[in-house]
Amino acid sequence: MSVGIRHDDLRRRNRAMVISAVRRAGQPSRTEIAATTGLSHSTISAISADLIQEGILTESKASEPTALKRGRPQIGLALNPEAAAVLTVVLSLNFLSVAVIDYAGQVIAEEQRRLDTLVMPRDELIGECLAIVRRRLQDPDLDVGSVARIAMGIQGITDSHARAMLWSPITPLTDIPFADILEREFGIPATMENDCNMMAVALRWRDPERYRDNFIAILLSHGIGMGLVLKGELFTGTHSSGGEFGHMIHRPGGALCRCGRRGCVEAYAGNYAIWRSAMGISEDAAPTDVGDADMRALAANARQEDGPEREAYRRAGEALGFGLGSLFALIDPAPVAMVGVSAAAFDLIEPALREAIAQTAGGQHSSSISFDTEPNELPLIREGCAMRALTFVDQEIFAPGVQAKIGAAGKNVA
Amino acid sequence: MSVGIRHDDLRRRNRAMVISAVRRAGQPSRTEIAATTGLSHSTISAISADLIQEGILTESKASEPTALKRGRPQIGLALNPEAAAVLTVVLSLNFLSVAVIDYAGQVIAEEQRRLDTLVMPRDELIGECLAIVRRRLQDPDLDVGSVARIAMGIQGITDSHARAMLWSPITPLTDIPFADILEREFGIPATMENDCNMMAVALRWRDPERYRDNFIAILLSHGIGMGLVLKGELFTGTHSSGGEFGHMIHRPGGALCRCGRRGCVEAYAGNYAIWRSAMGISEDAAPTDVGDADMRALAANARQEDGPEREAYRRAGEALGFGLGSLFALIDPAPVAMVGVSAAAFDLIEPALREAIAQTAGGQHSSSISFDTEPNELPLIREGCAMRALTFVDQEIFAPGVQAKIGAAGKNVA
DNA sequence: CACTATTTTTTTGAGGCTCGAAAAAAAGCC
DNA sequence: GGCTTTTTTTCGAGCCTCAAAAAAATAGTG
Repeated sequence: MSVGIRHDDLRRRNRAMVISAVRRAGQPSRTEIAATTGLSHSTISAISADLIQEGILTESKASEPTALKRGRPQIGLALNPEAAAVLTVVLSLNFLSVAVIDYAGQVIAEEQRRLDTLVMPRDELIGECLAIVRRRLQDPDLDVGSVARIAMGIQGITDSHARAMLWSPITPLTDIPFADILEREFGIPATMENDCNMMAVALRWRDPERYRDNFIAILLSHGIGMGLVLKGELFTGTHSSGGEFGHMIHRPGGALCRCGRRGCVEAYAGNYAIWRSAMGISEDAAPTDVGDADMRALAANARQEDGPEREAYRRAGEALGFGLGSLFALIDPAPVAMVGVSAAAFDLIEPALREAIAQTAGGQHSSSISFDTEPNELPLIREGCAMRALTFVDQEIFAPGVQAKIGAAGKNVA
Repeated sequence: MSVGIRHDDLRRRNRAMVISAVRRAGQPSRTEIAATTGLSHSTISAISADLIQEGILTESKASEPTALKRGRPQIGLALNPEAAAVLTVVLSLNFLSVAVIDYAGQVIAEEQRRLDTLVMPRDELIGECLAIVRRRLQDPDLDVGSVARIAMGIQGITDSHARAMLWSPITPLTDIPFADILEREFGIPATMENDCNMMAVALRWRDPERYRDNFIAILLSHGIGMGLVLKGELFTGTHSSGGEFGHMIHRPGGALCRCGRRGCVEAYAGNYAIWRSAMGISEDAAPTDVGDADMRALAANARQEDGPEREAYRRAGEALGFGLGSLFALIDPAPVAMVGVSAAAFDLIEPALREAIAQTAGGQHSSSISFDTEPNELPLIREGCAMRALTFVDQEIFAPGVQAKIGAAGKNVA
């Protein structure tokens, strides 16, 4: 049951709104903020005076060389980079990367490490994550105020409260409550986010024109993942991060999937599936990890001549197309971003994919469905984590109130 | 971009909250309302005094024969039945029904008609709907204040703004803007709702214990439809009513569906599909309408001996199971209500359904997924429409303000 | 039956918030 | 320098919610 609005929530929400307007617009004037938020000039003036006084915003006097307009020139408001900092941790197959980001969103430090995630025992994997974070936090160059939030991203399934990794293809380990572990160790609020969700968050910030209220980000890599934004909100499952597009059923009882089941979309469109099919290996064979270089070579071969390689991509396209068709039956068509190493081979995938979609309920608008590709997922995931963490600071730390209390109560329940 | 909160929104939202609390709880006292909304007693006292003065609420003095407690007894607050009325219109295959409902939710008049929806021309179909509504509105017995809202429900696809029927299995006609037509004719705000969505709304009111924040209502009838509530909100597509579960792809290139495509879940689990399969008719044969009595006979046969009838239900269960499995991959498992004539044959469907789900990503929690059945969909659809319309009156008419303005703006956009 | 204890509801005063209007500030234009 | 234009700040009014106190209404008690 939703709760009444207290009088003090009012200021809190409007504060959050002003901060969010500044983060989105870059250097808006008070007048612009008043226009986008619908609040009066006096209210914006009062709130921004508070925020400047608290060191959250700054007046960026020397902005552009004045826009040659009559009247009092607008004073741009900007986020004060030193108001806070956040830390992102991205854990992917055999790779761990950390970045420190200032309040304005600039990366001010980073560190990366290779590690054997597939064989590391639990303590060691957690230990490596904690160690790399600790090194960054102890960096003497880090003087941008305190780190107010950690956002960790991982390939795999997380819980819907963004507290724990439940399952991941990068390790046989399960149910690691990374958010709690990080919070306990460093005393900094943390979340454990799903990689594809973070890709979607990042795309929204990168290109709000295209990726606005409804869109789909699909990771084409070892596995097939999805981040979904519907009606302006990140879509998550009721218990987990949800959106396991790769494990929708393409052919009941079909090819063996990495998840142990049969016929999943991923079992036809994941890297291992394309490889298996191109090499003439049985669909019942256990999935193997295929390097990015091998996949690129495979795609090159497929482009060169019409052989089993091209057929493998065709089958991947078909699986993705029917999967998308089923998805579109549920949510209606929306713009799609294909991310990851196999997105670079999307030219090989697209024809069969479109042909399949045309045979589904989504096919009505088949031609209007547009695809964009982005081969490199890691920067996107990190950007998404950064924005997630910064948005949290905006809302929960710099505009605290009832919301934060609800959050705390929710944590106890979870 | 969400808009700032004005000072005057506050009262409006809290008014809406009080009304909603009374609608939900029946006859709560001011103290109970204060507890559930989190607002102070003084605020609730002020708001409820306003609402009583305006004739929206009433003090139901003679409630229960006093709860034998010390202290000043609580005064129950109730909705004033005469504060307003709403009208529901449910259009289904060859059947049109209308009901007038008072503000407290009681049916005060109804009328039903048989008509040949499949062959009626556009003007005639619209004319019949208008005529039956007009008769109810002109009823001299109708003196419960003015009818403030019309909610129409139809089997088929509606647009996401609930304005028009886009496509429906009950008529070859498409794109009928019923909401606009009704509004123009009677000057009463109207919406055009999807039948399965209304089933979900009704289930939520009927059994809030079971159907709360996340659940699925599936209509097993001529076609297969779905109403989905996620995180407490009715899920709709980005353009249409969405949730076309029946047209997710079960077997690429498979059986012929009523929608003209192949391999949809419905092409295996719709009444016509079960019938076709049981009678040994080709999967390529055009779907035919099968009467409810024939379906009940078919189910009886299937229960009696293991023959093609039983096999037909098994295949339906398989299709539904894999479809649900794919759905659960996206949204995680949730309670399911099976509604419609074939829900009465769910005993024949369930084993294969569960077996199929167990082979999918949803299968992890296979045993915890619970099904409930309700053979009669029409009362549910009407109840859902009624609650939809009443909730609108609560929010947009009795607590008007920015909310309504946003709605109007959205209408212009659409 | 009067009185006390208990619980609910209303009243009252204080404090905050947003808004509109007016004033102040800061430029360009002539 | 004075005028115009635009942005930002200031100020008083009007609401709203809240906490505390008062009032109301009933059950228990002697």
